[in-house]
Amino acid sequence: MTRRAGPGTRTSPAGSRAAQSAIRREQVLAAALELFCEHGYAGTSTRRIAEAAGVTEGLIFHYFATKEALLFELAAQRHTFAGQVLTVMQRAGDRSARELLLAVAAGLTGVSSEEGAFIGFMLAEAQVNPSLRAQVTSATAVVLGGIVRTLARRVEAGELRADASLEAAAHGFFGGFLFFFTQHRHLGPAAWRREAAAFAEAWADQCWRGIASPAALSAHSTKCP
Amino acid sequence: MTRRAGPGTRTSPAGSRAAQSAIRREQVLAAALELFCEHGYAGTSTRRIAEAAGVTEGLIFHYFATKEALLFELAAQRHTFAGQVLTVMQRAGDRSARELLLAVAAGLTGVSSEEGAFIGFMLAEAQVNPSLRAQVTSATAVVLGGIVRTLARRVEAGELRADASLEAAAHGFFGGFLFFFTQHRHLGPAAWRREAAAFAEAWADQCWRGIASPAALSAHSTKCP
Amino acid sequence: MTRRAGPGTRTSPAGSRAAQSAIRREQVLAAALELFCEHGYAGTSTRRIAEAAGVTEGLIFHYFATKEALLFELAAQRHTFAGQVLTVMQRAGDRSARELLLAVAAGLTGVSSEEGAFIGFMLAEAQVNPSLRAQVTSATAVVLGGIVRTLARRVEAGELRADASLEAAAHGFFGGFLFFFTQHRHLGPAAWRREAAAFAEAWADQCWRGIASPAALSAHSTKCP
Amino acid sequence: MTRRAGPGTRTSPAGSRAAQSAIRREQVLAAALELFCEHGYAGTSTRRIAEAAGVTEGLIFHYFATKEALLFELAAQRHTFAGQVLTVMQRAGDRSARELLLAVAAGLTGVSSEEGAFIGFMLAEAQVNPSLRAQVTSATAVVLGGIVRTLARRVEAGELRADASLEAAAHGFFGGFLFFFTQHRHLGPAAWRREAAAFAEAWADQCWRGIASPAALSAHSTKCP
DNA sequence: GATGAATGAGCATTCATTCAT
DNA sequence: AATGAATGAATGCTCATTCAT
Repeated sequence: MTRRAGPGTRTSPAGSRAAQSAIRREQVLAAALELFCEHGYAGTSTRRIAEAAGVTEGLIFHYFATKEALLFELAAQRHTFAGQVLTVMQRAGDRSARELLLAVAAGLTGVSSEEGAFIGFMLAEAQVNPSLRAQVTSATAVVLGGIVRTLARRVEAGELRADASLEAAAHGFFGGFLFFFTQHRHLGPAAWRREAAAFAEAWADQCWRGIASPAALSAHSTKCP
Repeated sequence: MTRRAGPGTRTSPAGSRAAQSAIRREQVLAAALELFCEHGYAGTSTRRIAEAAGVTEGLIFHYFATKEALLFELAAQRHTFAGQVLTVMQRAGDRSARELLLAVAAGLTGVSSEEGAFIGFMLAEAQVNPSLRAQVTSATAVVLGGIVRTLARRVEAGELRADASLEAAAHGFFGGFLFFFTQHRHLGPAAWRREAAAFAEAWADQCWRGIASPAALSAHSTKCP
Repeated sequence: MTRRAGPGTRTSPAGSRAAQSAIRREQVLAAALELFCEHGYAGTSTRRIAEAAGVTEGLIFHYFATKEALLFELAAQRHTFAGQVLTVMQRAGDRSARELLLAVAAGLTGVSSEEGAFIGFMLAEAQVNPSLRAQVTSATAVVLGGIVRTLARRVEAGELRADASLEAAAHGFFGGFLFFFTQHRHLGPAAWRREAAAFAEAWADQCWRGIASPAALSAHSTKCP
Repeated sequence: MTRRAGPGTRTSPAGSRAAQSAIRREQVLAAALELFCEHGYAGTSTRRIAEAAGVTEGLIFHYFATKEALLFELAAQRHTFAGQVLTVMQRAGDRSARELLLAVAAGLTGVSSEEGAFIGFMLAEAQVNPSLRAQVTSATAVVLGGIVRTLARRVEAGELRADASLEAAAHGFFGGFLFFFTQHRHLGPAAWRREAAAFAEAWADQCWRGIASPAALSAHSTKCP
């Protein structure tokens, strides 16, 4: 029986007891993240998490009150996807909607396939766990609301049609990415990056065309013949 | 001793033992469907299914070899969503892509929120269950492939741009609906119908504009000022 | 690993499947009773009960929803002690209080030391388990109330003093037996019977003298010089 | 390095580290006492004791080798009840048995309901824990023996009947109080004091009458008509 | 003296599944 | 066809205890 990361095993400089324990905690979270994504929440036992993290089961409950607390901490901690979108939105300034959507899409390309898998997992779990659903729904609302509000400013600028449903656009734009992620989450990193980049650009372009005003459309097509 | 539902077997009246048992079987499937959608596959015990179906637990295993067999049968049996899409596609004839997308969208509106919940469940479960994933992936591929092929014919007809990525379009179009479904699955029937109809129409319109040729676009706008 | 009482092992005439299962259920209860008395409720694991009953742990939960349900069923089922007292009381008729207390005492002598141990266990557990306490308290109230009411009739008959606290008498009479039981529960059957009989008679006599009227006392002493 | 509380050690002021640690130790004992009484020994985790005492779990094991050691120390330390009885007995002198029993009863009235709860707990726990049982049994034997021996002297004085079983009397007298305590341990302090005083007096009186000689009885009744 | 990370055995309970009836 | 007794492995979680710091 191999002892892994037992206390006192490491006298390395970086490792005060407190630091060591923080690392262990993180290892548990990381292991849980990976296993949850692969087998789902209910399909992952705390036993397996402990094994994967090289830790005893009891220690998991030393750090986290319940298995669900582990899930919630993961949900609260990992926001890369929504964060990407919001960051891009906040830096919007007076850029065109087209540039914005492309920027968001490009940002999402940077997201790894693991991140995609995590989003797929969260969305799936949210369907089944009411308190997680609340968390996910509100996060989604923030992102969609952000997109809608930013696009609304571009309607006034004449770039987008006044009669387009921006809610539908935001919903569909986002949903398209989400579906893409869940469908391609099992790709390797290289293939993922390639496919994701291609899809992201084409999809951002189409969504923009879907809501662009005739004037903006023709202006765009003369620039890119 | 294998029981076969051969033609001669059904001379007995409708209330016969055979018919009774078929009904029971169906009740089990229905109960499983509902519980799976609400609590997920792993979150639903065979005991709860039995209770909900008004049947003993043992009987479930008389009808289905394993709990997973129940899941697979559900996956194979209930295809309303994908079926809707395919049916519309097959009847496409020479209708315009715009009409087609709107028809698909309208078809999806007719789908109940329960159906939407079922799709959400299947997609979620597929992330976790490899054999289900295969089934779902191939079903999705058929639907998306059908959309792409049908749209491709309309490129030749000049209605759609030749440089548009139809794969991205199909993916996004479909994904938009899926995301909408998972986000609104907890709505009551009336609200669902209203919201779904509004979204479906707007979304079909936008997706069409995203890939329409300039000629088709201007032709459309002169018709609907 | 010796198979004990497995299904199908017994083709004995008395043993239909239903009867067999009732027996098994009873075995579980009996094992639980014994272990609870020896190690307390919290100190007895369902594992040990299963082993002692020659049954798998799962089966216990097939019969009883929870470990606590086992406890409650035991509490509801085994009432020999209180039952003895009440039966004697109900048959009271117009017997003297002295005869009554002696009859109660004699009845309690018939109670085995196991029964005494069970009472000790219940009283102990009731201190710690609120719902069990409610049950025990109400059972005790019934018994004490019965004693008080029966004695009250003998006050009117002049056998007992009008100024004696019958509540205190009933409480103390009963409590004396209870304490005796808990103190002697580890005796063997023979020694138990001897000690119990001696104590019961002496104690009933003293309690009677404690509340008897002077007239009854002198009448008694002339009869038994 | 063994720390000894030798006389020279205590020259430090009252707030010294040593004093501090003694206080902490006492807090742990107090917390354990209260929790044990409420939830039983097995039903109280060291974690809860630590929380209630405002101390880390580890510290408990710094002071006490095991959880059981905590229990034993409590058993050895708190003897108010038995102490009361013995003190009264030792000061007996040539007082009458009647006065003695009333004094004992009065002494027990002074005992708080917490003390009553503690006795109930100890008696309950003794049924389950052999080494505690030994301790409790011998303590009980001392008290009961003390009562018996004191009463025996009053038999010679003619106050008590020669043919009365003093063992049964002592047992029952004590048991009556014990049962009263366990039945009323959940009363508030005021109600407790009232109820306890009433019961104690009535019970002591009855027990005395149960074993008093005819002469003493009539002498008593002429004094208190 | 005091902390709290860490352990490993144990807990009550749930589960899908089998099988005799 | 249908029951429900029975299994045995697994589950999330708690426990008393140890020990390096």
